[in-house]
Amino acid sequence: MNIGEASGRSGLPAKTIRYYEDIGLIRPDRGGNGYRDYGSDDVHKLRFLNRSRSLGFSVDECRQLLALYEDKSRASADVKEIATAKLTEIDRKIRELTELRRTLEHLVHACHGNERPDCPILEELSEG
Amino acid sequence: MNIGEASGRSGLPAKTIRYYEDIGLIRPDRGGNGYRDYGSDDVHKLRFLNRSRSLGFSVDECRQLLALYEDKSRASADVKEIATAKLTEIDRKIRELTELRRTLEHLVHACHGNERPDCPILEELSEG
DNA sequence: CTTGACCTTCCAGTTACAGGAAGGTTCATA
DNA sequence: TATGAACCTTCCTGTAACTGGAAGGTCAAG
Repeated sequence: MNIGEASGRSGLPAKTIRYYEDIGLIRPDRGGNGYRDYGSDDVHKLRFLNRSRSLGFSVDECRQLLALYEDKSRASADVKEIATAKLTEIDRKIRELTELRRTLEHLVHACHGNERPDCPILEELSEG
Repeated sequence: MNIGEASGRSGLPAKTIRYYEDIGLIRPDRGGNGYRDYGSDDVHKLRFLNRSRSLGFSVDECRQLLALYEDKSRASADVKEIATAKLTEIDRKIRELTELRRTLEHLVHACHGNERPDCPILEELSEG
């Protein structure tokens, strides 16, 4: 498929997809006309990149995560080590998001009148 | 306190803290020597910024979130609307992180031998 | 009163894109 | 067959959110 369809299916702008190719994250085929040609596995990777980037992982971390699945020569112990480190980080992110969620919900419910209450919720916010 | 201590307490590099001042996110006092002087509420905000940035919110979104607590003149309905939108986004992030977590854990447990198995886990990864 | 660890501003570089120009390709329609 | 819209290409510039480093002022300890 062309880059437009890959964009539509992955949710990433075509610009970003080309950029990811520039920095070596994906390697689509090329048709005779010079157009990029993406397979469904490419789309899977792009969707994955879209998600993990939006969750605060750097492009380099995404590269590591992708490598967990792609680098056939990597020994299992390495994979486990990296994956385990990422798991710890993911758990932290989930915890922090949950706290942030709780705090925001508190605010939403606290504001029942027409005026914002003067509650010092920032403390709660930053206690993580 | 000086910027070094604020950095230590918030987890943000001093460079970043100065940058956040440049773009108007925080307004520390200045001592007679020209040094920035941070209070504990500043540290709270900085910790909050550190967290929400690492969770994939843009600086502008962080600004909105901070404004929910700072803008005393804002009507409650507005606060609710913004906060509710953020809640939806946070829920999505939590869902996606949970899926990513599950997939990574799967990989860790699947790799019991010395060689990485050739499992096409990418599909699972990108189904969110 | 100097030394080292702070702090300041300023300027340049990096990452991860986004916008837009200039031009080639494809495909439906006149 | 032609022409126009909607694709695609590369290239170059701009932006966001930092990061590093230079050049120099401040402060507390010995």
